Amino acid sequence: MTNSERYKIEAKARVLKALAHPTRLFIIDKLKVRTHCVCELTELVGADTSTVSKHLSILRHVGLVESRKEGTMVHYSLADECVVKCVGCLGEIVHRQLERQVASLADDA
Amino acid sequence: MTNSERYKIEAKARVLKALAHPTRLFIIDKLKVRTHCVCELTELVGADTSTVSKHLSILRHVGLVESRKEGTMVHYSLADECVVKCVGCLGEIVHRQLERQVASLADDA
DNA sequence: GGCGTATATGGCACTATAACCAATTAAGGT
DNA sequence: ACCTTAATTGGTTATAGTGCCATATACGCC
Repeated sequence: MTNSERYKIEAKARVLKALAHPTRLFIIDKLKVRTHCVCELTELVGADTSTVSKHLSILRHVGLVESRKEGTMVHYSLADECVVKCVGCLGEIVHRQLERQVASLADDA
Repeated sequence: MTNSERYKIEAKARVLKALAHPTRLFIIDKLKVRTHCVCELTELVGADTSTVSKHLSILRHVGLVESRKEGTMVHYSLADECVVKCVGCLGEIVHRQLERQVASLADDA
């Protein structure tokens, strides 16, 4: 494996790690619709502001979301529409998982 | 958020978590081309057999890969072509990240 | 300047993940 | 039956992720 290949695979893993949390997926889901400020997201998520802020920071550091300060508020938005496609594929995978589970339950019966 | 929505988002996070490791991404990359047995993957990854076996187990548990036993060997293959699309989108995201980094370096200069 | 609201950060306790080694299981060859 | 090879599992230790609290910072308003 070349250094470039290794770098790319590690970069992909970093992005995936950032995505791989229910709260962060939920946030991405909300930002898909429109921009939200931290206080709105905090309300939607139902956790401490500091917790949500840290989740947003994680997403921002891998370049999945962008922030824009306006007064005392910070508005977050998706930085890359690609993530929508990515999560979409994920939805298909989970859907197929469910189908398999249902099928194996049927086998047992 | 309904229970079904919560379940789906958690299922997606589980799949992402399983993917979010350089070695596991590397394995997926190899399985994209063709089926491999554990010993081949161990050789390619360059880690302990037990380590690779555990990575494969993680991928199998979320239904990303399948295993087929043949003699003393176990052959692993991709269970869902969707993951190829998903990793592809990831590649685009990482590509754009790099572009942004290059651009910001140019700004500094 | 002082106050209140919106975010971000540091610290801490807790849990989860990862890698290796050692031990186990499984199958073939002899 | 015994040995070898392939793979999995359990144990241990080190490291990383998570969530809340407390604290700091930034901004607008008075």
